Amino acid sequence: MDGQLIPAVTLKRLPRYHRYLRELICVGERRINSAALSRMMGVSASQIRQDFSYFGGFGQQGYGYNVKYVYGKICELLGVTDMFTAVVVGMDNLGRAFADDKIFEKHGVELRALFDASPDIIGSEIAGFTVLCAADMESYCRDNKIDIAVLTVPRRDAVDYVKRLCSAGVAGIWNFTDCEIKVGVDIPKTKTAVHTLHLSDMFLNLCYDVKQIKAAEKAENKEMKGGGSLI
Amino acid sequence: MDGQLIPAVTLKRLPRYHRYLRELICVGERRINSAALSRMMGVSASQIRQDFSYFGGFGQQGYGYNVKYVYGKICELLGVTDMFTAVVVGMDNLGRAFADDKIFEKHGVELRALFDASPDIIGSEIAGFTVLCAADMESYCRDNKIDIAVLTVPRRDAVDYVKRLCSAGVAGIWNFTDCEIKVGVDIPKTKTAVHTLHLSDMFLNLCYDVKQIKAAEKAENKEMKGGGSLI
DNA sequence: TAGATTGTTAATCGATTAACAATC
DNA sequence: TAGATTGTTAATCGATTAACAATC
Repeated sequence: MDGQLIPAVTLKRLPRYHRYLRELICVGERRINSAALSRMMGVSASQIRQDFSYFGGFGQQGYGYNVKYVYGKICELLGVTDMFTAVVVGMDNLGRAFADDKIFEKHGVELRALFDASPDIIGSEIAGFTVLCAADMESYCRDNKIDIAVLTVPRRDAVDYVKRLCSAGVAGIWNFTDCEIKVGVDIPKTKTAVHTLHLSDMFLNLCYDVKQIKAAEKAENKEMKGGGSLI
Repeated sequence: MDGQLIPAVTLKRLPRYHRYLRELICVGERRINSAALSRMMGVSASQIRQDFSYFGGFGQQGYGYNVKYVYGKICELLGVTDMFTAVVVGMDNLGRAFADDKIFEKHGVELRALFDASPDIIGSEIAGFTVLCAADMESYCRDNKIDIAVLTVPRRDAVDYVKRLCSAGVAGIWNFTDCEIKVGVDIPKTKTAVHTLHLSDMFLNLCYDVKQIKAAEKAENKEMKGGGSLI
């Protein structure tokens, strides 16, 4: 209902709040004010209060915020308390990394099955699961009401898999194929959220910074030498 | 020099332009105008012209942009032509995924070595490399002038490894440890770019969308039933 | 020259910060 | 009550879009 009153930038910041609040709980803090949280997180106190206020006033004037209460509210907003179900599709190294990882259980999501298309891998044991055949993915997801699919298949298969997962009623796809999926172009408009993590793009952003840093270093060295020759 | 005149948002978009321009080259397109690129990419033509103009006018009035020229310029800006060197540190599944991946060579970066701390893995062969001992990481990086390190070690070791990589003169660290590194807090101010990819945070952002979608579906179903009971 | 399309300026939109009245 | 700190409003800052003169 009120979903879209909350700015996207605020929603993007929720997981980070979630993380810091959990940390506070771990060290036994009961209360925190926006100024202290601001120092911890390196964002402005104003922004914290503004963000929190979108959710209807978590805090109390003169006191601050109750850590557990705010944490609980944010967990709720993020669906961490909803016990979503997930599958991993594509059992190469990246898929295996997810199968082994605690990322699902740490966030209240239950990993249910692993899929691969290769006969060599189907039937083998990974992280306590017997890998299932990718051809059965749709019926499995439908029958087991799977909410989330992590997609790590080869790029050329990405669109096909995304289409099939959408039609199987999966609500969210975490797409690691480095293939951009444009809803309404590559696939029809759908009630599935596709979050594409474009590792290549991120890598290039790092390369840009590396280039700047190396250029600055070079300039510094030249300056030193240039300074010397002026004597 | 002029580095910081270009807004960060524009820089973030460069890899995506890079990708689409490469695609145009692959299909043999010689020229493109902002309107056509706009349709392809799903961003406004205004934004494309604005972005490109920061780099000093790639285009030509009445003609558009020369695809190869603009692509070349963007490659240059991103350092794709600089032949940076890289290492991967941490040879669990995620590290192996990077060792096997073409992401480095595709962007003009040369993968030089793999490191791990486990005696079981040191000395073994992965993707044509003999895994080296993590204790030798600093001297190796210094001696071989390594520019970029991909870090996939366990979270608890993250800060230690980042510090060591910084002191070894690495210019960029791609941090997959899910441990936030705050420069000036966790590590001293440094001439190293640390890009942390917080997979947990991204996963929770997906969970939020999944929750919204499931809530919308539920509401829809209820409405249908509710409508029926009114008869 | 006429037509097309850029580069740039001005207008709009949205996000962040600053300030402070409300209130615990 | 006095002090502290929120929630909210107004001011600032930055990014996007629209418009158009410059120019190929």
